[in-house]
Amino acid sequence: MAGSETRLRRSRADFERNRSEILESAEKRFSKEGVGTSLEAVARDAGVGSATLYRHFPTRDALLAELLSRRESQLLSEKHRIEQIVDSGSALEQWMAALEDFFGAFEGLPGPLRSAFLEEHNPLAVSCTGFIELTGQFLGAAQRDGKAHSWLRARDLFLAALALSWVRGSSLADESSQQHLRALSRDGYASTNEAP
Amino acid sequence: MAGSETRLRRSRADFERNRSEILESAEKRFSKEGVGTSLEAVARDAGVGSATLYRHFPTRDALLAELLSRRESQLLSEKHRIEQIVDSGSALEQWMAALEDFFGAFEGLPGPLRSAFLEEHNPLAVSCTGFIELTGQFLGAAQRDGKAHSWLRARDLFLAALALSWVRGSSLADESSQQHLRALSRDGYASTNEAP
DNA sequence: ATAATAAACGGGGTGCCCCCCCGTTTAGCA
DNA sequence: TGCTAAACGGGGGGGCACCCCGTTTATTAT
Repeated sequence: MAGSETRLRRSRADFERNRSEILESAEKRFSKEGVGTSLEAVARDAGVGSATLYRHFPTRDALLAELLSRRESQLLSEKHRIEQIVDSGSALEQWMAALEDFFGAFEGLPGPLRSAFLEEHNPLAVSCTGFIELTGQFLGAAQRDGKAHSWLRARDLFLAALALSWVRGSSLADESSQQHLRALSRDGYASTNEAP
Repeated sequence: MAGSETRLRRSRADFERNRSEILESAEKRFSKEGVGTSLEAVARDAGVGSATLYRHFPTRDALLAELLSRRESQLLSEKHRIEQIVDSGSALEQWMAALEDFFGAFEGLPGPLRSAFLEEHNPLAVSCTGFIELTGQFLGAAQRDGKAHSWLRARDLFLAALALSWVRGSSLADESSQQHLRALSRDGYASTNEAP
């Protein structure tokens, strides 16, 4: 009587413990070997059976989403730093760089994020909308100051940052490529056409 | 004696026939299911054992490279069309669009191309250098006319086209995203800063 | 025409992985 | 301390990449 019928049994202690172990070993494996690493290896490292891993995280993307949300605080502290910048144009530029870095957390991360971008029920989709929302704040400020094209939408910049991070995977050996592509996304390849 | 010791036995007729069958079924499977499709299924469709497929094309990338070189004539005819355009700036723009389309030949193609970009011994690498060379012709012309930034290199634009094609995989449902990102790569996100 | 021979074939094996079933264990609660 | 639902995990099915090796076959020389 005291308490309704809906009162739930407290979740078992090993449930939370296993969940933590899984996330910890996943963090290591994904960092070292990329998002395509073997989930069975993650389970082995965590000391649980593979079925337990799938019970906690039914898909690879669900596991990724949880790992990302645990790293989100890093991105938010970057955000607070960048918000102090007075020039909204360079703030946007630095935010784009921060996003790009964040997407480099795990090798191959841009792929799942891109796929989740349109899938309604992908657990990573909520991460995407979060990133887009944050980008919108910097973009809006820059647009108000005439420092960014008015036709841009936050999702465009999100996809651009994703693409830049994706390209980075190939051009690590060549640091200048990365700089050039960042400049390209900021300024475009076309030089402004003056009347001749 | 007639003919040197190095005279080679003619290659067997079934060798060439199998090779063609493999390429034909690979073309179909890759077009329909993307570059990650099962190679065993390709072999089955071709009516050969999987070992035969691997004997002809030791890696997935080798198979892809051959498929691409068979499609290259399409790209070259696009090139000839674009070369007729007098304005080198819009020629470059159309070339970038043509490249991007070409990379959409198979779903997931940008990935292997990006990976091959730096790998010396990847059979796709020669395709990449070919694309870069072609891009260089249009970029050089545009730069001579002041229609493209002088700091750009052809490889930067190649990577940009690759990235745009990669992003397209997610934004098919939203045609405007693609247009925005093309515009972004042409003009950058920053609006030109006039002196206030 | 036929035998010799080297090239090419392909069934099947290994190892890895995803994903799930289901009998067993265990933590929480009365 | 016993009951019960929640959680576990070994193991199996299915699929794929990749390769081994006994068998077939097209070509060439006789």
